[in-house]
Amino acid sequence: MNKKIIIRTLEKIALYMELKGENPFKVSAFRKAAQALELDQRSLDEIEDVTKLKGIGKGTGDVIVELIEKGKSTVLEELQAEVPSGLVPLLKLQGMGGKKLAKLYKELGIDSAEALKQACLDHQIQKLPGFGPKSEDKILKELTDFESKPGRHPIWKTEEAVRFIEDVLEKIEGVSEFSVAGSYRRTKETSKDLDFIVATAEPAKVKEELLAALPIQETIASGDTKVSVTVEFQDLIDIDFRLVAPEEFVTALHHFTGSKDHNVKLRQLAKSQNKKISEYGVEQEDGSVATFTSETDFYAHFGLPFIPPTVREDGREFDRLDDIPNLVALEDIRADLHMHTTWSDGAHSLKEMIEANRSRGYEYMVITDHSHYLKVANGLTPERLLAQNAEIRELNKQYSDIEVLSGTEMDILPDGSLDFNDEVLSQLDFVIASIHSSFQQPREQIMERILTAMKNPHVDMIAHPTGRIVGQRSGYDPDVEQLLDWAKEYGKIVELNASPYRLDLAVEYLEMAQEKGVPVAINTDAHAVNQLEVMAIGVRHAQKSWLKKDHVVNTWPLERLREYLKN
DNA sequence: GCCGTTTTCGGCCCGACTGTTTTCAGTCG
Repeated sequence: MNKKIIIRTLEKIALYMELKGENPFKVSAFRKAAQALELDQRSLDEIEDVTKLKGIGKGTGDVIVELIEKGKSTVLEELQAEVPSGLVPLLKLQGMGGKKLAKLYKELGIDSAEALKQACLDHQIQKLPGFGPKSEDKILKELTDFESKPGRHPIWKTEEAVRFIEDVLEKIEGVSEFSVAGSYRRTKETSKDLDFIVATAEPAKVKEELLAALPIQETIASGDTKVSVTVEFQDLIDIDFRLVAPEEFVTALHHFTGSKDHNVKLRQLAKSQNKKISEYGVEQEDGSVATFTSETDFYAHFGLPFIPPTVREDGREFDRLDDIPNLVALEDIRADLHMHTTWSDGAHSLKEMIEANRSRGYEYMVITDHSHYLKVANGLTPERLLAQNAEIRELNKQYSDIEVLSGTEMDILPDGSLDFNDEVLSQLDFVIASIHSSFQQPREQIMERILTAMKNPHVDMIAHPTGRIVGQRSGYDPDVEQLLDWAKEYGKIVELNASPYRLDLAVEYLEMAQEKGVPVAINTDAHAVNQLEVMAIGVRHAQKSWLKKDHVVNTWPLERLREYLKN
């Protein structure tokens, strides 16, 4: 029995229990059991007694054992006999929970989206106690939105909205401080909605100006301190604003940054210290409420070091506090190893790119334009590459504060060959190999191509190793574990491509790379000078993967990297 | 259902908002 199937079954049981109107704590016990299993790194065979795990007791333990031994769960089967499966997807409707759906099923026999819609149209819902005409309208609207609204927004889409809103808030008088919070602040790949914390002594005025400045499609909720709206950018996106008093800013920011699991853990810790955390402050034993001027102070109040938003996820961060000071940070970055110029498909010249890197304070950089196979990107022929190489060597003489290295982003062709021969490659300082074509090939063929690049002694790094676009395409589906094993064997670097479109490798694979001892480079793949800024996103993505500074090659001094590349 | 250096019962993070009520349940994050 697969561990993932067990985790999903426990979660499924929780869903059905919710629809049965079970005690919410019982429901969450099943979710916690699923999470306990998921967070344990061991395989099922390696766990001797599941009930030894915190969060798994007799009830959930029995379910797990039955699943392992018989491949089924009596508990789930009984629930499924009682609760129609058509209700499960309805839990996703905004404003609909287990209790309401249970009532609708019990009173009106509603067991599917169609039945729910019909009951609304027949005005059956408003007859029930606890429901009214507004409930009916809302459900109908939700049922329609359900199909059209995108579920989660990739980070490259939310970025635009965040910038826009930041500009708006910047201009509103009476706003003393503001920040984006939520999963965006934690640098998740995708976000369900955006959260902003706004500190102000004049909430009514600020709220009014804020709402007037946004392209609002719909107002979901509008209270004194909380405003939820659907805003029209590229897509429709839900945004929550919290208007708080200036002294509450830090605790509110922390609260709405989450994650939920992180907050629960911290609140439990606070409780053990006879303190109570809310978004307004920390209530002390004597009833007074402490507020803070920084999150660092806030954490220190509980005897904790500052925990960066990027690692506030499943609660395990509290067990890894000692690793936090070693996590890679933006100021550790000494170089960018992947960027393009007007020689191929970049927007800026060699000189402009060099100046932009200098002004970021980098100690070295690598120019890596595309190779000739990539005709749409005006890829360089061997002749042009060598000409560029010469120009870079010449330009480099002009700078004493930055070392400009000559490289390439060379295509791994569909037939598995490389776009430049060894003689050309041997003249470069840094060689990137990457796949830009024939993504649909079977995995074996993709892996063959990757292996060719791995075996070539001139290749130093594999760029965007899976070819994914966050929230849009999954890439060419390589066997990443195998890829990392090869990288280890052949001494290659794997890239963390910092472009918010890519963030490739993903978190789970970066964790795997670090475990296997495969070094990582965080690169922007910039095609214009302003794109060098995405290094910050890449570094946060790296933190999320718990990458330590020393594991990231572009935090190394150039001499150390050169030494490494020789091997 | 799970948990326990105040334990085997009584908590389980905490508060806002909505729509229904006429003081609160349900949902959400």
